[in-house]
Amino acid sequence: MGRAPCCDKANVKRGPWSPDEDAALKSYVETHGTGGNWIALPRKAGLRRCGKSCRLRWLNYLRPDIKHGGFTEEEDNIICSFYSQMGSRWSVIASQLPGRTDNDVKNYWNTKLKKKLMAGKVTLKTMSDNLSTLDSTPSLPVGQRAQTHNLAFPAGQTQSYSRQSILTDANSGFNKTESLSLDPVQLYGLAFVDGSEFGETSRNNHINVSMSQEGSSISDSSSCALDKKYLSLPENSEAEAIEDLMDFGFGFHYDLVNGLYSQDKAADAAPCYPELADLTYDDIQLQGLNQNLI
DNA sequence: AACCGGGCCAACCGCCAGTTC
DNA sequence: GGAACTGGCGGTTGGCCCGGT
Repeated sequence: MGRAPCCDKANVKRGPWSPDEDAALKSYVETHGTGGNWIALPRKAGLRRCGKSCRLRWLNYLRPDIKHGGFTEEEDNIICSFYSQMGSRWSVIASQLPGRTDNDVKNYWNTKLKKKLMAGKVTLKTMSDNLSTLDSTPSLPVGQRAQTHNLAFPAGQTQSYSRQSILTDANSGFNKTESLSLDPVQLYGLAFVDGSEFGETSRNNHINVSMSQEGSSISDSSSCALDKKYLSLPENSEAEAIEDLMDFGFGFHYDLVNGLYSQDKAADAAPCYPELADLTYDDIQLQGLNQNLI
């Protein structure tokens, strides 16, 4: 049996919210709360809207602590830093930016920040820079980060990272993690490459792609030696090479090195990067599993 | 003035995971 | 144990706005 729709689409209003609807929703939620049931809320509030739509409207626009307006440079840096570590986990990134929603961050990234980054107006922080930023930024003390992550990832949900392979050269970051009391998400972030790896790229003309264990076992894997697989890049500059890969839809190095590109994408890139055509997500997963078995 | 294209962003869609019964 | 249901998430879309021609 298929899943029942969350609402009767024929009888709900769609499209932009009117001021009256906003007022009705705001008034209801402020008076009664959500009652833990968004699906039933629109009926109780006298709205002809889908419950999901109400939830989204409240969370992204009507909530009193929402911050409207442009992003600051500090916010830019935080977004870039976290994106480089964990990719498009917009809810996690937004949780680091008080008053910002995942939708805001996602839109901002897709429309502006990515272009700023490519234009060199913003730089991806190295992991060590990131650590120092986080540890020195009053709004992001280590303890608070852990608290935020606990909210974002209740017990047991760390498994949601399991499909993402972790990239590391097995030397970067882990020493620091031992001195910090980190939750799995933080450890996950620390396991990723930092800018120095691109420095290495520019020196030996390789992107260093390491296969590692599943995210769910990160906490046990800090000392594991990780096999490496090298992808040769054409004889152009590092920036050009990365930009070319992005043109193929690979996204940032996070996406490339974590195997989060599809076989189709690899095939698209094959004329220029034949090595990529043979490297599928399944290959990477298999390689990672093999490493676990050794 | 009319048209066009790009930027921006609110809203929707579909999927997944957790919870309830 | 499994079906039904809900919340949450990331990706995508559609429409408005604005500047250029």
